[in-house]
Amino acid sequence: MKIQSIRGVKDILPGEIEKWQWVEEIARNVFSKYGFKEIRIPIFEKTKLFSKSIGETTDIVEKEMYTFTDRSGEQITLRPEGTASVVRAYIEHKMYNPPSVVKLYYMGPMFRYERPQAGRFRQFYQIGIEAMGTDNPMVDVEVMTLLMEFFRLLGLTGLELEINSLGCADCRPKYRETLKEAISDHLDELCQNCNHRYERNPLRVLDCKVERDREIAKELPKTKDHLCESCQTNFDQVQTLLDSTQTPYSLNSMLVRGLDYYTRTTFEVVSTGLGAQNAICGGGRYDSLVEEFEGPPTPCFGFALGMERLISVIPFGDKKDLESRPDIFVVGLGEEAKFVTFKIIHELRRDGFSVDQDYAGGSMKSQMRKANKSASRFSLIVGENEIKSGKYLLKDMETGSQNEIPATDLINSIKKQLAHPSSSSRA
RNA sequence: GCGACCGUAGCUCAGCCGGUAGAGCACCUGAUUGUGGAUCAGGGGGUCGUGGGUUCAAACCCCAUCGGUCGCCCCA
Repeated sequence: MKIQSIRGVKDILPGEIEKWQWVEEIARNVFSKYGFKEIRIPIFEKTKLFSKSIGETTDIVEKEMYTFTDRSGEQITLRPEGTASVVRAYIEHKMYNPPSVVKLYYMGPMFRYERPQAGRFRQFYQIGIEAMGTDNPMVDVEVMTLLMEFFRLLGLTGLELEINSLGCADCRPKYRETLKEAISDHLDELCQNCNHRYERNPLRVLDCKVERDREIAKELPKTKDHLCESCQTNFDQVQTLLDSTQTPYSLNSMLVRGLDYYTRTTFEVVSTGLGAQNAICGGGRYDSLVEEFEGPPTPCFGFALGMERLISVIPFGDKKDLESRPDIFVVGLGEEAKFVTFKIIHELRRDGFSVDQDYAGGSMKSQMRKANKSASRFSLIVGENEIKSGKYLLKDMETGSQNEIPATDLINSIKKQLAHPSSSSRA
């Protein structure tokens, strides 16, 4: 029986991982500029944390969580998203004290038991941000512009930012009832799914993709027309601030997020370059969640973006330089020379060079082939003759020229050679 | 959970109406003694996803199962 990985998960191998590291590095830089600090949260939590925050009737909680009982009988779940854990950590470590806005980011794997598909995996990676402790619309907009700046640095085009407001704990339930009432007149015309949604999550009807339902949805009451006064003011301010940064966006009154904790501003970034799973990033405000877990009233704003989807739309074509290459590939000819080069390699590395060799040894031709494949800038050739004469050969792999360098002053000589950037321009 | 298509060398794929497998790339070796990338010549490598069945005979037909891809649902 051949062993194989679990369905819907995958290994990220060298050649691919460089892209991830590059994206993560840029993320850290950008987030740091906006004052966000990293938090590492556990990969699993008590099941209740997720079921309560995400919502008992959501698809995630109802059928997508990896839940198990541990040896002590505790119900444990592999995290399907990050916000719940950050909220838990925020309360557990009393980060609300002293009062100030806490700005955190995380990156790592999430788990959802779904049918694998383009841009959808059972273990997938998210980068997320949470700004906790204020309902100032400046934070909403700052986070959205941070995101767009991040995408710009990655070289992305063809993105669309869509925003909506879902209202608060005050006006949202009222709107929900209004909506239900309006839908009830059309139940026999709407698709089967929407009939379920009517009971469980009526806002989702607005999001249906069935042509006929969309027509009906157009006529249904929209959140934006049923916001209470403070929510309306808040949403207006968000738009004014967005305008001031000249960030392009569009209003989408059909934009309803699938997690229960969202309030007020919600947004999504979709890419035209993806298939059915076209949302790269989703987020919004969640002003009541901290309180629901018995923390102090703490309005928050955050987002999560999917790494796999993000990476699949980044134009990496012109970024061939992501893979690292050694400075020097050392070629040793013969038993004695291999023993000598082993020590040389150790010293070169200690001096800061990245160095590799062909462990199998073999003919010079074969070792030079390896050197070539490694894409190293130089090869250092050490054979019987060189050991006798005390002069090694340093070959520039791009120009093909080589010269002798004294064994007694190896490190300094190599440093001099490598300092000349003239020969290091390889595309 | 549902539907469609697919699963042959490391990779991309060919294999007609069933007769026990091939190409390109990659890899290895060589083309005058210790020198890579180009060319040329050789070479290694597959229990045809797995398990059953039909048949004298199956990579090709049937069933099951696992996996992949694409959609539905949902979401990142």
